[in-house]
Amino acid sequence: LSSGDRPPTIRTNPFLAVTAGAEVRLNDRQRQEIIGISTCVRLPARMPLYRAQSPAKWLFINVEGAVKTFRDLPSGKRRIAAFLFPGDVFGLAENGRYVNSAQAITRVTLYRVPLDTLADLLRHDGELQFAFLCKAVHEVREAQQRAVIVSRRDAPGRLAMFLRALRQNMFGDSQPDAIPLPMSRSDIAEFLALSLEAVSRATGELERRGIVSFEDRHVARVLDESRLSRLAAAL
Amino acid sequence: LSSGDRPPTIRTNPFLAVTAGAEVRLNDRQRQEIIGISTCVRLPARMPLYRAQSPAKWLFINVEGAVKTFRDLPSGKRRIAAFLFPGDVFGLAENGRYVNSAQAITRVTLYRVPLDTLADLLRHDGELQFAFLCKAVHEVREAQQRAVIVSRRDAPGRLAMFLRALRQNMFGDSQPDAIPLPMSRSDIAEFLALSLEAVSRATGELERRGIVSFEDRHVARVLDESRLSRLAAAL
DNA sequence: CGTCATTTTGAGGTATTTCAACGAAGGTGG
DNA sequence: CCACCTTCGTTGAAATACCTCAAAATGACG
Repeated sequence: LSSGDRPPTIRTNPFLAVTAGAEVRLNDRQRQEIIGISTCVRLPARMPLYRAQSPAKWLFINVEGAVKTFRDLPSGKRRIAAFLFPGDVFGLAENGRYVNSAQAITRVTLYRVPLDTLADLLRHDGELQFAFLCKAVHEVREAQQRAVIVSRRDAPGRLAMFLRALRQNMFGDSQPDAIPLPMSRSDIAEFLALSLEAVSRATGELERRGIVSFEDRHVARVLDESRLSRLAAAL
Repeated sequence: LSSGDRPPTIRTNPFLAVTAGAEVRLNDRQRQEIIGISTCVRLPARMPLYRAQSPAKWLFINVEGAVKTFRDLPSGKRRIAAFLFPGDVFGLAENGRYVNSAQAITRVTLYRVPLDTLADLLRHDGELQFAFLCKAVHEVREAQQRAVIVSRRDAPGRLAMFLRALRQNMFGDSQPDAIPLPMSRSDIAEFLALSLEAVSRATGELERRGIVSFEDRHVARVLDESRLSRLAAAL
């Protein structure tokens, strides 16, 4: 493992109330433990990382770039389960097999952790495991939130909620106007369970109403925060 | 704590492959640890258990009956996040506050575990914590599966997936014809993000097509397994 | 600068939502 | 045990919003 690599971190809110900062982060020792059993890999955009149902040998920690996990449905449609950014963990498995497929969206830097080795480590290091437990609970909240988003009927509303959730995910409580959108419109459609055309019309609608401007197709600039939040809350 | 109570168990599939049985269960020592810090409570149907945003003091383990967790949306609509059956854990929190509200559906028996005490216990008992980690990962899968269900457009398909998921949840791989439905039609509607009328028409449709018969409103009997699974897979 | 993938725009079909009213079920008190 | 009331569930008809199919336009990349 090259020591010049950026160390792995895990972004998550705790489920317990804490007096100090709201984020749970790994300390130096825990990072060293992870690094000690991991491989740091750098991969180009679009690189497939694993396929659903294949043996789950590794857990991944994203340190740079964007990743998507998804499921191909019997009809040929595809549903994106999550977008993963730096500090996110992925490699969701059940009975030793991956539940989703995963693919790099941009160029990414990942820590690849052998799952069985990690499991042993976690059993012996309660503090480290607690960090992963917090992250898993965090993932439950995110998945539930996504279910709420997808349950909406109107495309502009779904898109509004998506943009806000994305910003919250990437920047926490500091909420800049410009939201990077590394994924394609098709990716957004597959995440929101809309057709590509519906996403396109929804972006156009938000732009026409002066709520968001999509300068670059990969950057959304929030022009009217209050109307955006009102639209997101209109569910 | 009365010693005659049924002990707490946690139903979950592991994320690692295991040679033995597919379920992760607490051993006797772990159950005793949990019991030692818990209160066993028996509550009548419809009893509210906690409200979203209120301080999260307890984690709950369901040992008998059915519970729902839900979120009330700004519009007045309600989305049910999950139905909880014996062996399920609930009390999802973020920064010390519950994310959802919870209410008993039937008469229930619960173990009520103080969250801070539990967190200390978990930090010191890696094996016990590992069981909870497995359960949390299990919850992530369930929430993702629900997002897939809700993302469908057609009501009969959503209902078909719901029935199959419910059976899988309650009975694992032994799949009896009769699926108990302790929740009301409104609950199903709020879970599937459909209108009550749409659920009613969907049940009628499944019944008319001879796929499922709803003898009692609280029991669904699968008449044609292959057509049910084909409908569920038609996404 | 040409080619290919991605995105946008247009028109019609179909499903659910909504609104309204009816019917059934369950619980409570006399 | 029955009447009443409230909640829950069913049915019907019109409106809305997305999906699908098709084609044009834009952007990315070699």
